[in-house]
Amino acid sequence: MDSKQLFNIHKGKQFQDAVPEKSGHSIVAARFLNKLYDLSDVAPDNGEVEFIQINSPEGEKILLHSTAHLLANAIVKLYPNALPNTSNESEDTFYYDFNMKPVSIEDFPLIEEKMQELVQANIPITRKILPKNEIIKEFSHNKYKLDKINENVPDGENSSIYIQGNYKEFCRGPHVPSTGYIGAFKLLSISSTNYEGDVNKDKMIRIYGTAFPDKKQLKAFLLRREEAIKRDHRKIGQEMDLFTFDNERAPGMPFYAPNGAIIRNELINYMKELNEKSGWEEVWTAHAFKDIIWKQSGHYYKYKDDMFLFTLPNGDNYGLKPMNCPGHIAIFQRSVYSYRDMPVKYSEAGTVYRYEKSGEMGGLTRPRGFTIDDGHGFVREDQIFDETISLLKIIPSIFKTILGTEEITYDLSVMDKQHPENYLMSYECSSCGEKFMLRAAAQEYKCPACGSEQLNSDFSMWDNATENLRKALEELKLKYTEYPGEAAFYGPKIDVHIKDALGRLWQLSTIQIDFFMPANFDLYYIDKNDTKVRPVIIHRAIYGSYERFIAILLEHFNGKLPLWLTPLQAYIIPVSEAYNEYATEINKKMREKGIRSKVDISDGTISKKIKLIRTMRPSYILVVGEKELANNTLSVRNRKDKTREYGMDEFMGIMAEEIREKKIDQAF
RNA sequence: GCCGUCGUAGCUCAGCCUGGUAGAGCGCGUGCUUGGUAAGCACGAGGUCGCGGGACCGAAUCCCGUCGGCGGCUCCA
Repeated sequence: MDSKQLFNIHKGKQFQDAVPEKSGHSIVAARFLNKLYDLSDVAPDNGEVEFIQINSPEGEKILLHSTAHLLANAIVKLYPNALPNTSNESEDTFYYDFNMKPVSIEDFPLIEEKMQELVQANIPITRKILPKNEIIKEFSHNKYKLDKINENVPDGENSSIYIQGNYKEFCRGPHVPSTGYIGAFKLLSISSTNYEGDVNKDKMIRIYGTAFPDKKQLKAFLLRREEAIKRDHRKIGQEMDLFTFDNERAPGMPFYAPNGAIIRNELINYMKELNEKSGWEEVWTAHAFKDIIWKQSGHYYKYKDDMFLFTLPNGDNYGLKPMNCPGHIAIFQRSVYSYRDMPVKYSEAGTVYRYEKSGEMGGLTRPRGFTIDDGHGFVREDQIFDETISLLKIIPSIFKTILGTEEITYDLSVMDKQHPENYLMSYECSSCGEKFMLRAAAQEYKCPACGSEQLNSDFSMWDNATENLRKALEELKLKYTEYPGEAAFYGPKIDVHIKDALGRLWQLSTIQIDFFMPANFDLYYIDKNDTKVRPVIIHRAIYGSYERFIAILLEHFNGKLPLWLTPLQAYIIPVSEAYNEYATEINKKMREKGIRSKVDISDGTISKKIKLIRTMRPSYILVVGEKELANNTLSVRNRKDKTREYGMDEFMGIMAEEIREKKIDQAF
């Protein structure tokens, strides 16, 4: 059935009455005049109704939501002191937060059994409209629900509760008609959280689960999830001998083995090429600075607990750099610049160190030491737009070239104007006319010159920067979503997020406009009137960090990287000892040409050698024997397990082209 | 940091619930096989069962503490 098919319904009739016969459990809700309804609801007017199918995206959300309620119903029956808080649905999963003692996943079968009982009973899920005061009575035992009711229902008005047997829930719906609609579900994991995400508020436990119309879809989901876990970059990294972590001597700090260093260096070299083409100059900065620079930059006051700080025997206080910008600023400060010199753009593969908490660290996606392709452009305000345009052309080309991603979407994070005090911005004193910058949430709200508190906010710098970013995205017709409140305190920003194998979003590229550092470090250039003018800093990272980018690469390709990146480009196997010499000679020739190849002259069958080298994910496996020796050819096997015979020079030419063009797909 | 979960041979994992004997595959070593594309055959070595403490005649197994990995929360320049 076409889910967009419409059916006539008359005012006062239940939507259920208009459902086509023999729909079974495939229809779970109705959309009428752009609003979703339970099937048991009555139509408020004559018109056409669209039915929501359980397998549609909206149907899946409704199913997950109803299963979350089913879980809550089971929980309060099994653990009478548990207080449900709220639930949430994402793609394929839901969670529900409870105030209760933690349970073990060993208790999941018991909970699932109770849920299954409720499904088997096919309990109707009904909606009841009540006045606010009666809803409050219903939930008087649960302060979390009372909060939600008071937040969402104006005094004197009505709202809805849902009833599942004797379990009641404050909810707007819609829901599946009865528990029998829930074909298959499974509890996935548990963790702790706090009420309203605030660590100072009540502890909650969060139970995750999933639900599907039938067991087949549930099984497929669990399989996908299992396969995704196998594509973990840490697992691939171990198999390919790329990197390791030494948690005794340097927790959270990756160590690159030769193979991993190859990938990293290829990415660094590619970034250097791009920098040269787009006017970014390579620089290098120290790793440890006296704490005065961190105090001047503001990192010390905001991130002191997350920095590696230490004191020398002579009493000097130092910190390892958590960011590269102060170092680049120090380079900028070594000279005086004319407006004609702008923009001045520095880039560095700069390693930074952050004391991430133990639960926050995670492989290469979030280590304690990582290297950013960190660029800082010192620009005139009128140059923000062009520089942003330039960067927004580089970013997608990188994703297309390396990952083959045709289109990426951007997050534009802007100021929350309801709370300007959270941001560094300009003010003008009403009393003396002084202009200055201030972050009201962290500094005294007064004029630094005369002490007056009558200050006028000046949003123009923020508005100008935000508008430049927005215009740049629109000029290039890039897809973006705006996020009020997500800006950095010092300026608006554009981010690119990419999913890892588990579907988690990680920030890679970023472009950030910074008014704060130029002010803090008193940076300036000289304009045509011989006047000092404050520049703006554009922070930019294209990969984000090498570590995180490598992690995404490994999971994206399951380790089978494009030829230019792959550590083992060719693996040579002789069919018997008699051809060891020939194979060794081929290896020599290839290495002389810069191809990363190896020869396997160990004992063992061809089949065994091919099978075992798979975990290294070589691009090509070359088998040579009598035939190849006679014809000066190679028997080439690619990653799709196809084999083809090539002349030696011909194939080395093919590889050279594949490397030079940074091709993602193989030659055949 | 908080909740859950896990830690056993070089690697991947059984064994733990219900205490008594430490196992499998791969890898590694030796011998044989000398071969044509997803692991040839035989034999062998290899273990502080993360660490510390405890109840017990006795602990890989039960209890407590602790270190670390993973998932989630929190935080993210």
